[in-house]
Amino acid sequence: MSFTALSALKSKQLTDQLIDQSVIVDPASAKGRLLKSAATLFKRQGFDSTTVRDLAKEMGIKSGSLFHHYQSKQEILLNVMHQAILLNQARLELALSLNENLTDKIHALILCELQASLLDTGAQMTILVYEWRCLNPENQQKLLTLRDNYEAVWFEHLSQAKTQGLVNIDPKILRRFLIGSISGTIHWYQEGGKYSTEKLAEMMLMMALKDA
Amino acid sequence: MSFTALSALKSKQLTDQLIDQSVIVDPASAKGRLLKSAATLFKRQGFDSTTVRDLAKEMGIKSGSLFHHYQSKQEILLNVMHQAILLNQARLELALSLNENLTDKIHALILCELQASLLDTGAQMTILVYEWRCLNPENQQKLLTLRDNYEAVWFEHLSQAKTQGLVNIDPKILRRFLIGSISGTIHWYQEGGKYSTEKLAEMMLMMALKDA
Amino acid sequence: MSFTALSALKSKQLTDQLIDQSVIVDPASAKGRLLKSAATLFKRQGFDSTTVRDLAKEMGIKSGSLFHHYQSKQEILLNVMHQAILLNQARLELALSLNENLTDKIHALILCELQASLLDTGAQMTILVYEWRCLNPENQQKLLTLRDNYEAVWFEHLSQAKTQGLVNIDPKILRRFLIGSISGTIHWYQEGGKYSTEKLAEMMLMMALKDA
Amino acid sequence: MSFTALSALKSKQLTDQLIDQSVIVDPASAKGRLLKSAATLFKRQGFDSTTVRDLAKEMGIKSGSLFHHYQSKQEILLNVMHQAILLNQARLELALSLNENLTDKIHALILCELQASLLDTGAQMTILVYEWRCLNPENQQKLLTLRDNYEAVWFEHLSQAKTQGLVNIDPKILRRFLIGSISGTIHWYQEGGKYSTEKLAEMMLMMALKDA
DNA sequence: AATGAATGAGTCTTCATTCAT
DNA sequence: AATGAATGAAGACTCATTCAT
Repeated sequence: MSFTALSALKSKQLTDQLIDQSVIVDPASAKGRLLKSAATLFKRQGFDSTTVRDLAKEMGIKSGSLFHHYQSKQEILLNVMHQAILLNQARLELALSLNENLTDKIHALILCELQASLLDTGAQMTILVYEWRCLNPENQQKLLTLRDNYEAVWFEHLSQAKTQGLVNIDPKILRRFLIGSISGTIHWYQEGGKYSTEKLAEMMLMMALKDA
Repeated sequence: MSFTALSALKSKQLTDQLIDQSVIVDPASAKGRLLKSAATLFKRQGFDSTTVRDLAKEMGIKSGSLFHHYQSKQEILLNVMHQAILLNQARLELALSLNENLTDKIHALILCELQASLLDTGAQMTILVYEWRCLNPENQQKLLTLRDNYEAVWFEHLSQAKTQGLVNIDPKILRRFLIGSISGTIHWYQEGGKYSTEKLAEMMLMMALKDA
Repeated sequence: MSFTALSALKSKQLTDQLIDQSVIVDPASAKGRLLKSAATLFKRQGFDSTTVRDLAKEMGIKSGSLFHHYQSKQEILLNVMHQAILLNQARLELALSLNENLTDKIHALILCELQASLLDTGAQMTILVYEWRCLNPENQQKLLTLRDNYEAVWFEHLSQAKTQGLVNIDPKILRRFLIGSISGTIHWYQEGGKYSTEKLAEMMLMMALKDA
Repeated sequence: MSFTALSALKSKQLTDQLIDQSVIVDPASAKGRLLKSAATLFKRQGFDSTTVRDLAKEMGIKSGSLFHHYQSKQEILLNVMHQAILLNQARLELALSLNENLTDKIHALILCELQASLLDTGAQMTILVYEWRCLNPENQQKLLTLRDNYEAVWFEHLSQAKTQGLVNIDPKILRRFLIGSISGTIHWYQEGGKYSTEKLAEMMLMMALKDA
């Protein structure tokens, strides 16, 4: 993947644009800051172990005040996940548009999701995996279409890779293995450690594709 | 992997032997049944969302009675994890002894852990991954040596594979990717679905090794 | 009771006159509309179950804004009750002035209070009965004189009826029975149902007086 | 009504018999005492204004312990009402069996319900009237059949009275007026005051029947 | 071993009220 | 006048744990 493509993902322009378009909640607003804090805490402690008092304290308000912004803790979770998908999908599309080669594109997919899991961006994709069962069925339904759209992008590219002989197993299963590998990183990844997210993405690409 | 090796893993002999040696708690005893029930519930609902009343009901006793067997819910979790490691390690060693070829051995490693995650054996390895943070630091320490022993086996084999050119990335990282892929299966694996645990293990082997 | 008397009770003239004299709050003003809404909600849901947000929503404003009109929810209750007594007393006096015969006068008393309980007039007398204990002692004291004046009118007429042999029990007790019967109607009266308020008043009169 | 009939209603035998038959909860048991306390508090303060802490304090336990006996405050209300109907219905049937004359029977009906409203018996019928809307729809449904049975007894007797010319208005409406009169007594009745429940019942009978 | 009752600290949530803008 | 954000005290309910029986 080119240096240009990599750095584009980090630019603030992207986020700003999404805010302008009201795709995501303005991270500077009270609601936005709450979502960011919640994402961080849910990732660190899990949804169940994060109390509304924790959330409130993180924002410097009292717990009752939270409910001025969201009707319930559950609604906060829903929004955290919603934002995560939206933000990551936007990053993904940008990344894809900046790469031509299929291998590079898959590399980009991996990197995007990895960073969305590990970096403190508010787009904590791991929450989607680990806290999914904390979402009530009604809310799960609401997110399912969005998740499906997102997964469709992965499937499309891994299928092409299969056709081209870059992949030798069922692409659906490969994707599931990769979800596990990626989300699992939060249990051991350390910022400033031996491997950067970029390096990890590269290694994961090597595992996923036959001759990467 | 040979048919003999596969079926040996399923034999009851192994478990019986471990009980005789008092390595693991007799699954027929009250304590043993509790551990099994707990493993099932912790896997299904998570540790935090499993109440001590849930555990008691599963055993057909009242919640207060649980504390005659274990001093706290935390202690139950500790023992569930402990048993999981012990049981799985024993299965692992048996599996390794039944295979000669390095590729077969790695295949066996994967299959063992996959089954320990997906099958209702009481050796629910996924709990180690997903509920690790529910273990208090003191108890984490107690299990760490055991986990290290277990991981050493994996590292040894993946390192050999690296040397032989079967693996092209850092074995430590590969192992972590595999932990993620394996434990992630609980989110989507369905018994009686398209792929069996054996088939999944095969596919994971193909992903992990260059020419498997 | 004559047709003239009946329809006079429904005329808007009466209310207008009271507003002009500043006896009651102008129902077109913000304060007046709030009182009307509050009366409706308190009757329907009870004082405790009506939130200040409910009241605000009914008026199309935000809850904080309510406190520009009244200092507290308690004060709103006080005023709702106050208005109810004033309005009903005025209607009562009019009704009495339009009837000569004692039986007709008692009929009028009953009809007035029944309509004040059942119709959506802002003079919800039932609130006086059912929400009285929600009024703090201080405010109860404030209304007591007013209530006593109002009750004096009833007592006077029922006493006369006793003297004339139309009533055969202690007039004070009869009045209390009637309060119960009248306020109880809100639990079952349905507008447009089998019996009109006029018909119900007639039946109640028959129960109260020996040969009505 | 005869003296025998009156005193039979007060005997403890009746209650004991019901307990033996498990028709009602034993008032000496924890559950029974809770129900009694709850009935008293709900009557005095209303359901909404009675906190679970109030209930617990009345029983000398901590609030959390309440939920060992009943799953929710709502369930307590349901049971209080249920007991009230059962107890009162039993008293009613006894009273009816002890009186021959129609007038006496109606007198007995009134007295029973009046005492069930005013005396501290655990059969607080007024709660049925005043707190009915606090019962959720599901629970309302559960009690409806029971209430209907109970009301059928009243209807039967008042209808007979109508046929005999003792009553000159629709018996259904008369019953509703009487419910109001009876339940309304809690707002003003004072034990040891001028009138006893027996005296009040007599007066109410005089109001209800033409020549009582 | 087992039970049932009790505990107490904790959970999310509600709501009347305040106040700067 | 009106708003939106915030407060804090209170609400019902949960749950691991204890303990007398």
